[in-house]
Amino acid sequence: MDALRGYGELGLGSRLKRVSEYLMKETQLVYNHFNIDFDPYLFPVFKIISNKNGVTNSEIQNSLKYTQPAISQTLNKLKDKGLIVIKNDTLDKRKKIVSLSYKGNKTLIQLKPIWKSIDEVIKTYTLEKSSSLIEHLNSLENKLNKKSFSNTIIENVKMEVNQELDIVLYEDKYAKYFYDLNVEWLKTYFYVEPYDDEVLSNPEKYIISKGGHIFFARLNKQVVGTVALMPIGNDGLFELTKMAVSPEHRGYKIGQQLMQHCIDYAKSLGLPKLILYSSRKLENAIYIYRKYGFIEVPVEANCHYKRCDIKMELVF
Amino acid sequence: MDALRGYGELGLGSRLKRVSEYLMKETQLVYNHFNIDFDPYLFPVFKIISNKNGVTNSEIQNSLKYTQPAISQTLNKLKDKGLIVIKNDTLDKRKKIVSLSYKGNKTLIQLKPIWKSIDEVIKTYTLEKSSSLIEHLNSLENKLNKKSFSNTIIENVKMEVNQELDIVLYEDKYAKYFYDLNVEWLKTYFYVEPYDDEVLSNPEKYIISKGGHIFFARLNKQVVGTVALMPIGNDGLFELTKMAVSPEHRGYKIGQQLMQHCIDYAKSLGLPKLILYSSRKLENAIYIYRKYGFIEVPVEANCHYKRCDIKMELVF
DNA sequence: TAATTTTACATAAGTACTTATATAAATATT
DNA sequence: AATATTTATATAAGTACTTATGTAAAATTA
Repeated sequence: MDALRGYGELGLGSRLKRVSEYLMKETQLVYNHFNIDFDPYLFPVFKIISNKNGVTNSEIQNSLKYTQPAISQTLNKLKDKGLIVIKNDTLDKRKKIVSLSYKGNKTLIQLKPIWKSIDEVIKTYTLEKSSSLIEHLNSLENKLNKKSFSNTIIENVKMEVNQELDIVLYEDKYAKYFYDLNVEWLKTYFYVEPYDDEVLSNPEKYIISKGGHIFFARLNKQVVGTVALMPIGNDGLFELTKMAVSPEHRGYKIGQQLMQHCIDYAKSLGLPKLILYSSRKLENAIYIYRKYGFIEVPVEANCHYKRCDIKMELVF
Repeated sequence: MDALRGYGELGLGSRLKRVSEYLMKETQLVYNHFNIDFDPYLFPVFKIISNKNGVTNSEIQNSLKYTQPAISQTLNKLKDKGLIVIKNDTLDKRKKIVSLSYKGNKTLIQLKPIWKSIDEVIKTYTLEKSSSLIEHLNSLENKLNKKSFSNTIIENVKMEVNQELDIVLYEDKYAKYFYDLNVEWLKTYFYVEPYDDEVLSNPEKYIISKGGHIFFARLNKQVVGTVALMPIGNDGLFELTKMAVSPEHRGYKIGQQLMQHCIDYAKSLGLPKLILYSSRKLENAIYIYRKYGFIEVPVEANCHYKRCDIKMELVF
């Protein structure tokens, strides 16, 4: 079936290429999953730039042993993506000093947990005794065939993230995050209505003092997501609302963790049900709501928000 | 220095690619050295076609797990090089049956000793115990850095060829090869003068019966090269001439082996010296003559051949 | 000090793949 | 039998490198 494997040592070159291309393609899928605008082919150059701040084209070339045009082209791509800044050297006017941009540093932070997982997974796959290189490749390809590399990495990253994730209740110091996280996604998908700005700027007044609850998801103590349970009227009806996750941390199922936390919390309060308003535009969100048991119900005419065209409820 | 190596398991993908590309590039050099119009990227597809005679595009695709357009494009290249023939299937008109052409089979014969060497060398490099894939790659790259892969293979092939090469004296059954081998190179570099045709067609009359000697280099009993020692006048002067090696077997230093054999033979006969006529056009040949001790001397006006513009002699 | 060589980087074109798409023939479904 | 789907192959365009080549600045040599 697999002719290349049958060629043994003779086909080593083609074989190595195949494994390499598979790993590259799968790593691209991982970056895509976590919404990181990055590319596995950029990795070697990007990593060098992130290691020693301020390197030149030729220094990178010497470290990597690629050709010089390859480095130039990669630097162009990194520049196009806004990940690096290039300054002219004042002493030697031929040289150009490359370093990470602000966006580059932010991307690096996003990449690090993925790189850590890749390193770990490859190690568990390849740190084993074997009596030939081909035997090692066979073993590696067998493992990669069993379960796709991208899925393995994605799960591994999420697991690690979960271990470092906690969900905490509202405190004054988090008010800023509550506003920023919500405004960010409103700006992306709709626009900030006056009522939004009023509520988001005064969570204490509009939510907490009325008996509502706000939760924050923290990754390594850093706030990355939020959600609120807001009382509607005085008959114990609560709305699940103001859910937002920072763009850099989407793909880690942090939203789902917040959702589960709200449901558990509502149950512990003895609430009979939860309702929420959303927009059909947000297909992924609706999918998650259904997954957690929310069922579509008719939406009232006099809704707070123009963007809402769907109402759902979860009855306990 | 080598950043990629420093990245360990994380950089495995880029690492595999680098090793693969090095092996491919070096293998191309080997094919070039032996004047074989072939390409390492064609190898997987070409090998499948040579294994089972009559395959289709999609059969190759299934065996190799490349994409279908990759196979189509490779088949086009193989067709352009004249290495394969493509017939339409009579039963299923969508299918095209691919098999080796006459030239493809000839090329396969040339490729086989090289493939054998590649397999052997890679085996000696990689059949060793190690506790991780990266460790194996390090070990392989160390060996490849010490001595270029292409040179290792070229030497290995030549060594193997030498073991299967013998040099024999003229027999009637070889007369045809004497003519064919010489005419082939004459046609390539010059043209066949009437005197050439006369001598080459009658080696018995013009060389053997006059006390001359003709040698044949045989690879696995198959004639691949020839050379003659032809007496000039009656004072024991001999001319080294009619040297030719088949185009498929150039690059194996068969010419040099014939040369050494002639010199040894001349010495054993107690000859005082050897002379030869050549053309400055044949730079590689002149280089070899000098390497074996021949020194340039003035060329006479009344030479047998128009193409000769240099005379050399080796005094024992 | 002037001329030459080397160094640092950029750009153009080629290659061996990829993905996306098209077309014709065979097969399956209705 | 007509229609839809699948299969076999081809073609076009994109990508991540390569080799070949160009240009300006620095370093070396005359």
